[in-house]
Amino acid sequence: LPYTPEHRTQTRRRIVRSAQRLFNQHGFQGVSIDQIMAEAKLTRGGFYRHFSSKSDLYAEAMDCFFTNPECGNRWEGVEVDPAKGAVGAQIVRAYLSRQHFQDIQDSCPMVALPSDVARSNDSVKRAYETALGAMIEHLQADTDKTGHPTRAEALAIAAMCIGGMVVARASEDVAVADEVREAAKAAAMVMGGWTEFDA
Amino acid sequence: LPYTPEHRTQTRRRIVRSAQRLFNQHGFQGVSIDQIMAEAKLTRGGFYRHFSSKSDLYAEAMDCFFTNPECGNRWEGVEVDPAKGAVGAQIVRAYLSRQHFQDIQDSCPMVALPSDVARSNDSVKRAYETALGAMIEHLQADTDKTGHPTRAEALAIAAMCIGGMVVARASEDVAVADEVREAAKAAAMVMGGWTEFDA
DNA sequence: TGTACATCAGTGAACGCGCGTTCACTGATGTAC
DNA sequence: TGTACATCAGTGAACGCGCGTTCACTGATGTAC
Repeated sequence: LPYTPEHRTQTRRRIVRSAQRLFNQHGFQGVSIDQIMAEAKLTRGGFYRHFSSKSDLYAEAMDCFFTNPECGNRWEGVEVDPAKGAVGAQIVRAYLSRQHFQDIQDSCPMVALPSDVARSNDSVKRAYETALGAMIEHLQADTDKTGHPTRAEALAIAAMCIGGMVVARASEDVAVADEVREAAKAAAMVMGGWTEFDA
Repeated sequence: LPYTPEHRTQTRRRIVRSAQRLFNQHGFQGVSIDQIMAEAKLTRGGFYRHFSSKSDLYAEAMDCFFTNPECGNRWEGVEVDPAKGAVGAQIVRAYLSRQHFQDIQDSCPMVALPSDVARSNDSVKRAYETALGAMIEHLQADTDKTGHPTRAEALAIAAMCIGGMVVARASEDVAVADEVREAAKAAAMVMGGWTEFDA
């Protein structure tokens, strides 16, 4: 073998990470393979040694975000501290935070690419669904005795988090965006039964 | 004048309607001017007699959906009957209905194009914000004494409606999509204080 | 009423450009001797 | 230890195609006489 298998894996990972950032910012159709490869410090031609097509990479970039920790499992980014209350409450706060609003590059793709995914093929939609499943699971998990949303409640909380952020990002006025985020956050907290932990 | 002013207006409207349907289905970047003009029974070249650019049409298509009744004010499509309860409750039901889920062409663009809008210029975002404002207003309006959500509550209900639909459309499994819609609908009804009107 | 005209909505060929994908190649690397 | 080799990750030119936009034109229409 000319190169170590690790070399190949790392290059592939670098392409996926580059794609995640660029897709988040400009959407599937707004990003070229040239751009993705350039951000990964590579050139056009090498792409097809790692992926069979642009759509193929799209599905992997979406899937990778939550399920493959090697590509950076983003939920781990939310440091969960049992002392700070329920896991779900912390996720809601982080999800609807100003930081997540601003950080589009490393944003959750569920919020950065929903209408793109709706138009994509089944493997991309399946990846979206998996990501949603992971979020639901985290929302239902709990480190103490308070706030155990049912599956239906968790789905509604997820819809509120994603919807609130999606609407905030599509608004022109930052004041309106903030208003939407705060309203969604407050409502999600009530729905999860997490109101006893600060406002 | 060679043609009546109405002729010009009607052609322009036909282009906008065609654009609304196609943008809803394939997004801004997924639709060509050729396609838009063909669906409007016209040819490529005539486009620039009505619009200065594709982006220009995009902003108008978005704006037109709610504010310009000539282009088909979609909220009027939800026949509001005071006998059936609060206006807001009827809007929530219609918004999260299976019909709205399936009818992508004539869908609300807030749900069909949110991530596209987030990447667009300010005039498109302003149109989105206007549409949101119209929805909030309708949600707060009430034909009888029950269910008067505050502005914050109305914003949260709108986020829930949009988020629920966006997530449903991005899911691969229709059963999951239905589950999300129903969960979002139930939660929005509780938030609006409309639970006394059927489940 | 009929005709010549000016207007401009709509046509379709053409433009330059960037894209996804292919392909012949180069050269860095681990292995065999 | 040193060298020849086979492998294949990565390169960059090339391809065909579709796009947004431009432009010289055509021809349907309302108006003036």
